[in-house]
Amino acid sequence: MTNADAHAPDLGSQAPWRDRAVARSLDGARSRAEERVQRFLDATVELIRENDGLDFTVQDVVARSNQSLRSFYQFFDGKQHLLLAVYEGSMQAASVTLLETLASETDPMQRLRLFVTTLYKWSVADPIEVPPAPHLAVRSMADFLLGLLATDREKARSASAPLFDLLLKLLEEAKESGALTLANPRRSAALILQTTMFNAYSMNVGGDSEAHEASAEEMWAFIVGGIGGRP
Amino acid sequence: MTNADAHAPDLGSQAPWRDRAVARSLDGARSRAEERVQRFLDATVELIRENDGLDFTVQDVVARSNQSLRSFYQFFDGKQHLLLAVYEGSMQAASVTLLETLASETDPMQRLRLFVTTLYKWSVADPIEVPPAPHLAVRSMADFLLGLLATDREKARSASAPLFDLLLKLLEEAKESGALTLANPRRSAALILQTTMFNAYSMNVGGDSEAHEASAEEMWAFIVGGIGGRP
DNA sequence: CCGCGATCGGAAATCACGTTCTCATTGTCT
DNA sequence: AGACAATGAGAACGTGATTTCCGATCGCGG
Repeated sequence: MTNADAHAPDLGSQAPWRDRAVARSLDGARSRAEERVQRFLDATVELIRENDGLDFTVQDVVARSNQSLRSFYQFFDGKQHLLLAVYEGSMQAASVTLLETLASETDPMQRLRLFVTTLYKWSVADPIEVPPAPHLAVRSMADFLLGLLATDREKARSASAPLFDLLLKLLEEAKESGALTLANPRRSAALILQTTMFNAYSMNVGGDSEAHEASAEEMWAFIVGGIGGRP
Repeated sequence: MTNADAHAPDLGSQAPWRDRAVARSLDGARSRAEERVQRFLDATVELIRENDGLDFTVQDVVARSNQSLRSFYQFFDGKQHLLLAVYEGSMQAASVTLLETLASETDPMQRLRLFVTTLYKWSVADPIEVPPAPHLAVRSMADFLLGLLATDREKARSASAPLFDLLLKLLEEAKESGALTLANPRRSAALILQTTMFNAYSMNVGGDSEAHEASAEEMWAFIVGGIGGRP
């Protein structure tokens, strides 16, 4: 496998990663297998947090989870699959937490705003600063996501689906409430999601670093304007 | 160097890549050295176009330019430096070409619009479709840029400076003409640049692929709104 | 034209990973 | 207990980046 291919592996079927990985085990041993898969995932999340990035080897994951390389490749088709699994898990967890956070708001536009600013903060912050969740991998996985986007949009999409669907729901609520006029909610959702996550990743391709750390509010202001809301 | 480090190398001094690379040669041999460095760069651009990505090895570059590995490492600190050099060159070339393109417009807002839509197209298009320039690497280098952003914002910034400065100038023209009210032009420029380039890279973290290929005009509409212009 | 030191091409040697494979051990189920 | 699946340990492999080695060249003062 070439270095480039590392970003473009065959990630297998569309089925949720957990099923995919566990299905390899016989039925009776299923729970045991699930636990082992989970250990790999937990170890990976720990490593991502510690290094604040994907700078760890498969060996590290194996060692950290007290299992063997052999087992690793029995449950995952490779490092890319592991990362995809972690990413999917992060998106899933993020959407759940986000949904809870949103419960405190009733105004459609405010809910939308809360979604954007919260996601933005999660995407910018150091994992350590936002303890309450496994979705913290969001930021650290930006380049993994970009690679996935480049080689397999379909998977990138389905993995991000939880967040996308939530955002879409918020946009449609806002639209129905009359606060927003959207020609194509889905397209807007995609635009918002990517803009928020990638800009958060590093709001500074130009300019001096401190002065250009756009705050979550600024990001929101940019987005409301972009989708035709009132600034 | 680990695989991870490949994304986080020490890219050396801030001086322009050409000087950096050539400085290693003795003074009298300078022109000869410049020519050889250029051959490496040209070969790299060719390879990027052919593969539409960074899927080539240092060996490929060496072979293509009819030089030796030894020479390569004499002129560049590594593959990352080579890519940085190519990226810088692309941004430089892109800003020059863009400036020429802009000459056909006089209205500040239209010039801004032309900047965004053109950059967007360059960022989305297949290199082959847009023959007239070396800046075509823009899109193919998205993940390199992201990696650079992660490990060395300063370099990512200086490398993108040509485009950033041009955009900043356009924003300030628009502001002075009264077509726009910007609290912080620099921040807006950074936001626009990143939004345009990354969203172009793949406008579809959610939704079906065909329906979600946002056009350059849609991107522009989103951005004008975002910075408070009239949609 | 000669000879020396800076350079250079060619290719083997290193290294760090991801991925695969072998073999002996441990468990599980009956 | 016996048969077999699931493992752990770690060697083995393949690909690429980066280094190192060695003999061939090149440029130039004498």
